[in-house]
Amino acid sequence: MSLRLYDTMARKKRDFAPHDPRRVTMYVCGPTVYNYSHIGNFRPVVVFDVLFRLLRRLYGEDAVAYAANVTDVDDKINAKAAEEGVGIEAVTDRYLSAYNADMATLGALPPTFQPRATETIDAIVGMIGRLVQGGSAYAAEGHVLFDTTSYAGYGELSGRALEDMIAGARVEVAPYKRNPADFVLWKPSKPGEPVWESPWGAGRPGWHIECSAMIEQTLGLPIDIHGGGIDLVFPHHENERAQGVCATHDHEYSAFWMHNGFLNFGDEKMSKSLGNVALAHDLLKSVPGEAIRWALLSAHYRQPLAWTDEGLTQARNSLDHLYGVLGRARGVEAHGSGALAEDQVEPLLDDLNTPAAMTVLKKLANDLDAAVRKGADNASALKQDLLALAGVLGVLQVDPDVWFQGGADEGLKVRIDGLIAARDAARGAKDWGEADRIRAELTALNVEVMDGPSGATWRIKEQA
RNA sequence: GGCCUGAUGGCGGAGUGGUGACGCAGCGGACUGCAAAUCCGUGCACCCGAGUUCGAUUCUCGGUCAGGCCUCCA
Repeated sequence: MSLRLYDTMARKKRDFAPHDPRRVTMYVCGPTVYNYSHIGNFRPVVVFDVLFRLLRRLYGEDAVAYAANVTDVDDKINAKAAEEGVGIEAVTDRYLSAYNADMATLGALPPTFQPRATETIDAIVGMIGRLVQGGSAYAAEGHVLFDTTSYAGYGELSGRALEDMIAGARVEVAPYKRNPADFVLWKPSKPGEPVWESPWGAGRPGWHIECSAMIEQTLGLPIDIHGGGIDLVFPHHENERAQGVCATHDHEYSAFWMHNGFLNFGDEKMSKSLGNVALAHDLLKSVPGEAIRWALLSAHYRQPLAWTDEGLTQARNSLDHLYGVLGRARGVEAHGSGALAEDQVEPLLDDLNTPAAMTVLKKLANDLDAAVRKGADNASALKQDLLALAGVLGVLQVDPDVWFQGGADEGLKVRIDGLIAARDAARGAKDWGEADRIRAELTALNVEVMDGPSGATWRIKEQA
C-alpha cells in the first residue's frame, strides 16, 4: 500500500508521489516569535514531524527536505521590542530558542531548514520584482500589492469566489488598493521599525510573501507538501499560492496542501484574547514532553482536538503501560529486518491515522509482553516491530528507566535504593509492619514500589 | 450573511452497507504478606427525522447542535 494524503485543494485523499523521490520537499508554516507559543502551535509541529519521519522511512533519511520557517519581522514583534526597549533580535532570539527547545522536548526532529524572514529579504525583494514585472503586482504609495484579479485561480484553495470576498469584505479598504482583496507584498516601515531597502522604497515584507520566498530559496518551487494549521488556508495559503504560481509561471505551487485541525481548550476556543492560554513552555515544566506528544497525536490530525487534563492523564497512563512492557522486555534483543511491516504502518500510510497506529502499537506491546512472559522466540521480532513503529511516531525513544525515574536526581536515587534495600531486608524477615512503614516513607517521596520476582523496582509517581 | 467541517459508550477515539475496534477509567476474579504491575472476565455507544436498501452508525436529503474561516489568532 502506498501513501495517501488528504489534499485540502482536492478535498479528498490522493496518492502521494513526489516530484523527485530523491528529494521530497515539505514546508510547514512556523511561529511568529514574539512570545512563548501556546500548546496549539505545537500540534502542527508534532503532526508534521510524524509525516517527516514517515517520509524518511519511505524515501530514505537524506531524501526528505523539510523546511519550517520562522517569522521574525512582524508588528507584534516590533511592539514587543518597543515595549521592552530592545532591538527585535533580542525578542526573536529569545523566543526562537525557547521554541526550538520546546520542540525538541516534544520529540520533534529538527527540520532540515529553518529559514528566517530577515535572512530572506533578498529573495523576497527578488520575487516581488518578478511579480511586478509580470503584471501580477503593482506599487502604490510606498506599498507593493498583489493584484488578485491577475490570477484566475485565486480562491481555488480555500474554495471561495473573489466576488464573495469582495461582497463580504468588512474591513475598510485601503485607498491605494485596486481591488479590495489585494494584499500587501511590501510596505513602508514606521519610524523606529526595522527597515530594508527595495526598488519601491525602504520598508519591510508582508507576511505572505515571506513564506513563498523562503520556500523558493530553501526548497525550490514547486514543492510536494505544504502544511499548516487549518486557519491558515485563507488568506495566508491562498495568497502564497497565488504569488507562487504567478512568480514561477508554474501550474502548481505545492502538489499537496495539508492542514491540521484546531486544538480546543475545554469548550472554548483556545485563543490569546480569551486569556486561557496554555503555554507549552509552562506545561512542559510539569508534564513530560512525550505525554504531550502522545496527547497531540491521539486524535487524527484533521479532527479538532479537545485539550484537557484528563487527556494528558490518559496519555501518561498509556505511556506508563508501554514503557512497562519495554522494561520487562529489557533482556530481549530486538532484531529483524529493520523494515517497517506493511500492515503495521498501514494506518499511517492512510493519511497519517495516528490513533489507529497507536492501537497497533499497543497491540504489539501486548503481544511482546505475552511473548516475554512465555519466553516465546518471536519476542525479538515483536520488539523490533514495536520500536520501528514507535520510531515513526517519535515515541518510546528513551530507556524505560528514564521514563519512570527521570524525575529523580542522583541523591534521591541513592536514598531510594537505600530504602528499598532496607525494605527488602524487612520483607525477608517477614516484618510486614516495617516493610509497610518504609513503603509509606517512599510514597511520601512520591515513589511507588513494585515487588517483582527478581526484587523490587520503583518509579516516580505522577505529579498529581 | 457567505463558505467549510464535525456529531460514536463515563472519558478519549478509529472504522465499517449486515454478528458495534482499541485505549483510559470503573467493576469482579487470579496473583501478592498487603499493594503495585501483570493476567482473565466485564461495557450492548454510533445526534434527530425522512429516504435508498433485504438490511444503515456507515449512502442521500432535511433538521438540530458544536466548531472553524471570511480580519497577519496555529
